[in-house]
Formats: sequence, C-alpha cells, structure tokens
Amino acid sequence: MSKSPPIVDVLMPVAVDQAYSYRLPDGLDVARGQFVEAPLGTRRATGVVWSIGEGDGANLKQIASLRDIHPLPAAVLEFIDWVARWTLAPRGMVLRMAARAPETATAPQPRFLIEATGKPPSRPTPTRERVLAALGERAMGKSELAAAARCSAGVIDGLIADGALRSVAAPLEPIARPPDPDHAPPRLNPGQREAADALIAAVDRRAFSATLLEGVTGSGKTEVYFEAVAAALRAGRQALILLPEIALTTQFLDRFAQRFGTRPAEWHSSAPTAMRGRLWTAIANGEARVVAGARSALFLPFASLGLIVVDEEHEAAYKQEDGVTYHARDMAVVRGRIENAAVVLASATPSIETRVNAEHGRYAWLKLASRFGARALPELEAIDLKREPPGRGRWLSPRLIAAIEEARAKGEQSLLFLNRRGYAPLTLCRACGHRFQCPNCSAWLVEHRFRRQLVCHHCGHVEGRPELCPSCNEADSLAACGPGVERLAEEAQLLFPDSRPLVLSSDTLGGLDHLRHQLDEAASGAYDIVIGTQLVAKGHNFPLLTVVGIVDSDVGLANGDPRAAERTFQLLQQATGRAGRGDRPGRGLLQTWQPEHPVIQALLSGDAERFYAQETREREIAGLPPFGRLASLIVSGADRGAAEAHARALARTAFALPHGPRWRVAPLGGERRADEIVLLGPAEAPVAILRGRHRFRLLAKAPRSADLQGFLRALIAAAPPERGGVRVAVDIDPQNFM
DNA sequence: AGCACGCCGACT
DNA sequence: GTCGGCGTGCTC
Repeated sequence: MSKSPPIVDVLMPVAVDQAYSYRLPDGLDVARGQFVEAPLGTRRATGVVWSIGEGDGANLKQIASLRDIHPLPAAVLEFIDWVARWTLAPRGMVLRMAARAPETATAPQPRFLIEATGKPPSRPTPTRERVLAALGERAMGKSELAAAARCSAGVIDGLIADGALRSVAAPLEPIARPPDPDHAPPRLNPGQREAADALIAAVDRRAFSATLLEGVTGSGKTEVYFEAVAAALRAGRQALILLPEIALTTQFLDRFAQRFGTRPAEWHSSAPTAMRGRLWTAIANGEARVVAGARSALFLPFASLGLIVVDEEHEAAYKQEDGVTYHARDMAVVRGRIENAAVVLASATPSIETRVNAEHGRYAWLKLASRFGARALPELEAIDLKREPPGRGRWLSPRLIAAIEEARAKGEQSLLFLNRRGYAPLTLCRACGHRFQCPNCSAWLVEHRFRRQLVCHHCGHVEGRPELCPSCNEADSLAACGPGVERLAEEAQLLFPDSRPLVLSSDTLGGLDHLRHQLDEAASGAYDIVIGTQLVAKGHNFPLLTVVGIVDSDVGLANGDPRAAERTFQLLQQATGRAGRGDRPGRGLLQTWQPEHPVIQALLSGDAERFYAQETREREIAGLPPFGRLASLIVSGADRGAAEAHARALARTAFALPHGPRWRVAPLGGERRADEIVLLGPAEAPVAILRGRHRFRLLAKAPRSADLQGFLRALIAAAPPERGGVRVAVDIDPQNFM
C-alpha cells in the first residue's frame, strides 16, 4: 500500500491569512517551520511550512526548493498564529515580521586581511619596503596598512600582484560572546535581594509566570532583573530584554557588560542585514544567549527562551502603530506563556493595566522601596505660571532661571524638559492671520530654525520658511508661536551667554550613534544645560544633574485622551527622577498653568498611590481598559465623502448584525446590558487628515467577557467591500487618541 | 505585499 | 495610433 504524497501548507509573507498548499517533489523532505521557496503568482517567494498533510496534490504547484535558513521553532509558529488572531492582521503579515531578517540576509562578507608571503618583492622600492616593514608578521586590513605605511592602496595591490603579499579571509568574529552569570555578582540590599530571589525562583520553575517589578528611579530594578538573566543563563536558557525604542543606550549595554563581562547581543532594525542574518541564526541555534532589543525582537526564533524582561513596560513606544498594530508588552506575556518562560515587567511608573493585573493577582508584584544608596528623591515644586510668568516671548519663569543659575554656580547640570521638537509648533502671519498648515495632514507645520524649514511631524512634509507671507505677501510678518526645544536653547543662550546648552531630540541630525554619543557626553557633564524631548526622560543617568525644569507640565492634560493623565504622570515622574542621582540632592520645578490639577498634585505630594487609585477608579467607572477593552476602526480614503460613507455603512452593518456566540452589540439608545459591545461613531479621527487621506473612526468598547475580535471579524465580513480607495484599519487596544 | 490586468488621458 | 496612470483582484 503506497502512501499518498505529502501536501505541504506554506504560509507566505504576504497580506493573506491562509497558508497555501503545495506538492512536495520527490526527494525533498520538510518539517514544520522549514523555509521553502515556492511559486506565488508570477513570481517565487520564500514561505514557511505551517503544516504537512496527505492527499491528492495533482492540481497543486510544487515547492521549488528548501532554503538554507534555520527553521522557525514551533513556539514562533504558535506565536504568529496567536498575534494574527489577536490583532486581526493577516497571518502572512505577522510572518513577515518574523521572517524578514533571515530571508533578506546576505551572506556575511568576510574581512580580508593582508599578510606577507615571505617572498621578497621582485622590484623593491622605498615605498614597498615601508609597507613590508609596517606589516611585519601581522595581518591587517588593506586601508589600515596603507595608512600605516603612508602610501596608497595601489602599492599594496602591486605587491599582491607581485606575490610578496597575499590577501586572506579573516575568520568571522563570533556574533555574540556568552555572558558570564558569575562575572561580577552585585551587592544587593535586602529589598533587592528578596526581589531578585523571587525572580530567580520564577525562572527556575521553567513555567510561565508574569511579574511586575516596580521601583522608583534609582531603586536598582536593573540589577535585580539582571539576576533573573543570570538564572536563565545558569539554567542553559536564553533571555530577551525588551527596551523602548531608543533606549539601547551605551549606558545600558555597558552596565550589562559590567555585570556579565560582555555586552548582550543587540537586535536593531538599523543593523546591517548581514549582521542581522548572522545574529538571527545565532539566536535560533542558541549561540546568542541574551538579546536586548526593541519590540521587533519579540519575533526572534529563540531556541530555549527562559526569560523575557520588558523594561519601562509603561512606555508608549511598545505599541506598534502601523502595519500590524500590536502591543509588545502584552505580546511579551503571550510569548512567555507559549515558551513556558518567566516574564518580568519593570517600571518606576507602571501602566494602569499592569498595576491592575498585579492588584488582582494575575501578575506577581515585587516592589523595590528605597532609592539605591539611600539618595533622596528630588524636591518638587510647582511654578504657577499665572503668578510667576516668564517675560514676553520667553518660556522660562524667573524661579526656574534662578535655579539653573544656582546649579551652574556649583558646577552642576540642569535639564529642561519639553516634549516638543523643533523651534516653534506654529507659525502665523501677524498681518493676515495665515497659519502654516500641512497640505497632507490636519496639523500645523513645526518650524525647525536650524534647518530653516517648516516640517510636518505626522507625514514628514517639508517646505522652506518663506520671507513673505504666502497669503498676503506682507514682509516680516511671520511670527513663531509657542516654544520647541530649539527655541529654549536660544533662550538659554541669551540668559546664560557663557553656557553650553545641548539640544537632544529624536530628530537630531547624525542618527542614532550620534545621539548615543551626545547622551554619553551630556552624562559626563560636557554640557551644563541639557534641553530635551521625552527621550531624555528614558533611563539615562546624569550624575551631575541637580535641577530638572518641566517647561510645560500641562501638555496632554487638557484634551480628550483617556490616557493623557497617566502618560503625563509617568513622563513627569521619570523626568524629575533624573535629578540628583549622584550624591547631590535634586530639585524638580514644574511650570504649570493649573497647579491644582490632580496629576500635578499627585506628583508634588509624592503620593503615587493616590494618583493611581483615583485614575484606576475613573477607568473602572468608564469601563475603559483594563476593566473593558477597546478597539478602533480607522476608515481612511483620499475622498472624504467615500471614507465617511463607508464608515457609516460599517456602523449600520454592526447594528444589524445578529449576535455571535460570545458577543452582542448594544442597540442605539434604550437599555444597555453589561455584556454588550458599545459601538461609537463614526466621528472624524483625532488626526482628521493624515498623509492626504481623510480619516473617520469607529470605537468599539467591550466588556472583558465579550469576544471583541469575534465581533470585529463578523463586522468586517458582513460589511460592504472596501472600494474607491477606502481602507479600514483595525487597532486593538488603541493607545493614541490624538 | 507584489504583480498583472484593465480601462481612461496626453504624446513620440 | 500607443505609453502609462493607478484602481481592482489574485496569489496554492
């Protein structure tokens, strides 16, 4: 009895949810997770074997070949399925995130080194002698050698052609050195020891667990979770440390190196593709033991993952907003469950979601009380801008200026924090009132004076700043309204002519390396006034810093964003936490128009519990996360009418939908049951026009018991097809309401 | 996401 | 008469 030929289901990295079936040619053998090349339409594509079955595959196309890529572990396949079901993204697009690095990786190019053959050159010249002398018995790079011998590369090429030198491929450097858990064990205080032991026990259990590790800035969270990393290493398992976007600072990497003797492998989307390919493989075969990376590292093919740390778990940067929208913190917990790994969520200011999970016992909760080295928290004071206003066209109040002056006199640093890039967030004409607006988005253009440009921070649209008003042709009538970090630097320079202000923001020219370098320089005290956007609030230590000025504490308090208060609280807490981390006490000054606001009051009182309790209660009453669940449907289109019409059609469809097994839609008006999904809208999305597309938003608010995804799937299936350039994007757990 | 097919405007 | 714009639909 002959067996039926195998039929292989292959998931392709395209915007399709289903895997495609192919016939397996004789002589090929595949397993789940194997990367294969197969015909797809008119082209060939690399996909991943999702399942293997049997049957008559006569009318199917054939797998073309196997690819020499380490297979995806079963846990990653399961994770991809899970993320796709949760986010409603096509599985193929989720696979794409996991498979792009190895698929596009180029073979690593070995470095070629020059060495002497021992054969003397047939025609010795002074320059040639110099090259041979500089080289000696060693092997070195060509350009390095040319520089050492003060000659051009041509001379070396000549010697190679002559047979006196030869070029040899240097063995590849190991991609990741193994960290040593016993390299430099830390001295922990009793509180840290207790927390570390709890985390070590969680890792050693080799079962899923989730733990909130909460501790104020400087309480030594990192040292504590490093012990969990050490436990994973000792158990022969791997560890993943997720960090918010830009926070892969040299400071963090060096701290890791001090503890473990070597830096962790860094997973970075901007790393060269060959390097990424090698690291991907090293992670898959278990050679790379500890990986630090941004949210995309969550999709790496760990061979044996024992620990996931999500550092600064409250950070908004963990939410991916375009393409597959997912929250890396929540997906980290899912991955941990699949891998039977311990998950540690670390933060000084945890998200409400995580705190409630800890309060309800879904997560374990470790609190680090004292600030490391018994340093005091900074002394906080509010500056009421109604009573102590800055000068006309200025943004720093007299009390803040005096504090900076005082710090400078003592050779200490000040940090001015303002979450606005550029020079001014709005430019208008004093003569006719014309305001510069982005042609593609409903947003003001932000002036960047150093670059002499007006920039849209939503779509990247750039235009030159004109001399005349484009609307009324008046000269010298354009006025910059409001401050950005560049403008603060200008003011600081005016106030303190002999100072060295440094502006740090994510659009600083020169890229990530330059930014890291500037952060390091700032930390070493090379600048006496540091002016920055939120990236300076993220986990960088400034030992000489004693004064932190929050230029506008009110940003984000006044709008309709349900998370605004929480985010502002976290940001201000973190920014003021930068002060006084050395052996000097710090001082935090909060400029505000509403000193009586609960967020400001909670900050000043140092009573975070009070803030959390109040905010949690408000969420519970409103049925907002984590007490209920949210999803938004963004309907966008170049044609405003078409987009709005489709959004309305979606709403009508939803209300006409018969209820599903685990969900029902609340009818418009009338009685509302506690287990019903409430659909709001459509309304213009907070950013009504983005990249030239009009946007409308529907918001679905569901009780925890309801199957929100099931409802959304049914809705999209029943809705009229998307045509006329109209698109619907689903965002589960939206974070951004602006 | 690619890529082809299709149906409408301005050009060698 | 064709080149090419991008809207629509399909990929085992």
